[in-house]
Amino acid sequence: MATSDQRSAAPAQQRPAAGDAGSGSAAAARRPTIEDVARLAGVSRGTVSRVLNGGRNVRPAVLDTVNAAIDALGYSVNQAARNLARGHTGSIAFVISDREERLFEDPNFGLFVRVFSRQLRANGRHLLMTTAQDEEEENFLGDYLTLGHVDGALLALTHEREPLLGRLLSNHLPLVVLGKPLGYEDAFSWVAIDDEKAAFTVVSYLASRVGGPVGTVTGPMHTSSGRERLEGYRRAIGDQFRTGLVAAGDWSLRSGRLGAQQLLDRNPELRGLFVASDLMAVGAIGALRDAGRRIPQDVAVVGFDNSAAATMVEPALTTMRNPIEQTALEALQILDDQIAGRVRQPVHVLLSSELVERGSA
Amino acid sequence: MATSDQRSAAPAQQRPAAGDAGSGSAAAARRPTIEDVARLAGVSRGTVSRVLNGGRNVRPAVLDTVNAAIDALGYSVNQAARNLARGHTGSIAFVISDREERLFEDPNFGLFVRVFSRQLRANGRHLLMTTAQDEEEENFLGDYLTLGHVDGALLALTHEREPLLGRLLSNHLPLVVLGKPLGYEDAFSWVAIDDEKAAFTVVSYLASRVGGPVGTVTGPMHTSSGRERLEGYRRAIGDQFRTGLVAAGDWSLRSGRLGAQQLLDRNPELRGLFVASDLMAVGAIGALRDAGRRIPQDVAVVGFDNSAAATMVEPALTTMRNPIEQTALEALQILDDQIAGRVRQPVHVLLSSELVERGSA
DNA sequence: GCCAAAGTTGGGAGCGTTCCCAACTTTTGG
DNA sequence: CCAAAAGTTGGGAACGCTCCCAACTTTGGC
Repeated sequence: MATSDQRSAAPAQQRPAAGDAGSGSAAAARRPTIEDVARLAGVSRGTVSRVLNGGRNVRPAVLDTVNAAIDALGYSVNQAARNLARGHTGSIAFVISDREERLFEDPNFGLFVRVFSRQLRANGRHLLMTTAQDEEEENFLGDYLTLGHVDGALLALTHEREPLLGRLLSNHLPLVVLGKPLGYEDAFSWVAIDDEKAAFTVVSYLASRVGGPVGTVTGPMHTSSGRERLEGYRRAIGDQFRTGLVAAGDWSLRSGRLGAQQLLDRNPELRGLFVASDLMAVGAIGALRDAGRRIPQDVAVVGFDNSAAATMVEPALTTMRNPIEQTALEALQILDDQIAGRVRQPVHVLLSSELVERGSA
Repeated sequence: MATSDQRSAAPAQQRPAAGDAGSGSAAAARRPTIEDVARLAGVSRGTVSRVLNGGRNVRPAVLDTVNAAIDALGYSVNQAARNLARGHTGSIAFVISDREERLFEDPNFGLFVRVFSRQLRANGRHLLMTTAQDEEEENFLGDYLTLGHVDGALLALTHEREPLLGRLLSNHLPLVVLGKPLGYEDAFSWVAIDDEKAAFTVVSYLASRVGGPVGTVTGPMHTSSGRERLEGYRRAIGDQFRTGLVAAGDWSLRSGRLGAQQLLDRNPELRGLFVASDLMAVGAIGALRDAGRRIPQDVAVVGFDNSAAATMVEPALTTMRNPIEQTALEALQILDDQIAGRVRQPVHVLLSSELVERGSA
């Protein structure tokens, strides 16, 4: 290993007060339990528990007393004990099966994480993130999820058809897939964006503002989004459609650049370009620039996803904003319904994206 | 809300076998407990527990019998019960305090998550990710961490000085900071990259290959990395240093572009450029191109971080690769030492980055 | 062979909750 | 004012594991 490291204990420094007399001191402050609270408040364990769980059927005066005791002691519930007693774990897995480490480049994931955390936190549950990037890890993960360490799972599908899905099928873990699980659409609940419709919307918009031919750089065809965005494009331009107007991309910036170059070679008269992701659109704009085109005067460009990249480029991208937050909320709702046993059949939700007009078209 | 949604229960479809007779069937397959295993194996609870925890002091024959019973029953330990009995939670928080949602654009985070998950998984623990993006959430998080829901925490510092740190100071939660906690360097354990040294390395390399002046686009000065990378640059170019060769950036692509433009205006004879992050370097390269410079012939450019962006650009960036994996491992090691009480003083580790030669310099 | 030491095993006592039932108290309606 | 109904409270019994001690078994040295 080429990296050297240097390790140092900090010089003995004064700690700012903090009445901690080291290890040998008396009465090691044991974490208070529900019994301690009960004793202090002069009520029973049961009553404290009721207060902890919503305070129903507790006299207001008693409620106040107990709450005061809780505050005084700095008591907080012991999750492990609660989980054991309740018979569930109180945590939800956010599973990210991602072979390509592409995951963290997608700004949407951040939002998903935030929304999930916030929602779960509201009822004292935890979000437990896990990733699996190879077959071995997927197996481990499959076992893990199957073995009931978790009450349910939210599965983020990044790209390809997921082998994990087949494994999970036979098992009864409450599960909601984010995005359409290609090949398993009927077997699982999922929440996805209506890519076809969104693409139709943005391409129609683009076509209406532009005189000549409108091309597209697609996403990969082995993804549901890639296919549907192409489908929406096709429907929007109708009989103008020619395969020469379609270049294949793979969501990467570079593939956007390449696709645009290709399209330009084949269609020097190109006037509009629908790029199936913002990141690719950034690449495409680079290529158009290199070819001397002005944007949007010579070629109008629209992207998709409203990602951070959209505003990093000049001119800022006109794109589609996906309802990430709503997706997260719906998914959690469905998951909770499943966990509670309120639904047994898979549920499917399709959400619409919105046009964001900026300077590129 | 402008998004419409459509919701549908799946058409009743055949499920592939899976001996699940719905809800009304007999003997709802209760999850097997340690007692079930003990009964089947003809041993006591205690023995099964020993097997579960390493199998020491168990006769080999018995060990096999018990393991067979475990497999036969598909038994897995109930984490909640184990945690309750052991008195700790078995989970580690990965706290991401990020006001700017920039987090998920940093590919390093993905690697951190993966390494942490893998390591913890090896001894049956969980990684519990949480984010806090505003003051309220930080308070909640502070409470959360303080209240002992977690055995320890790994804190990812994204950019600025963290108010959360002050809050955590008075509390005894095992905690390791990833990156240098500006203003709290002595109070917490941390693992960081030696930015100064790395910048010195890459700038020395750059200067050695180039005839004329070498400029830099910096990171923000309120971050430790921003300052130290500038410091390394300064030391490397020695008495060539002039403030006119320094442009301020903020890690964003756009600021890289702006910085390079500014530098070029002030130094038309610029021959080398050290950009303090790859993302900014991508922007800088765009600006250099716009100004008609060839890379690396006219101006040689180096970045920092070896992020995904580095290979997305033409020519691919020469940059510094940070030992993310090693950082994660060290941090976890220190955290475990703290949790086990093996160390009480803060520990600091500084790791070195490596030069990655590609085409841009 | 014998005895002490080492290795192995069983099972009681928690760990800190929730759940639930029985007992008690208050409210309500006539 | 009384009885029934509704509301409130206490505390026993889990939940499923680990820890630990006492009892039992095997090993090893002389």
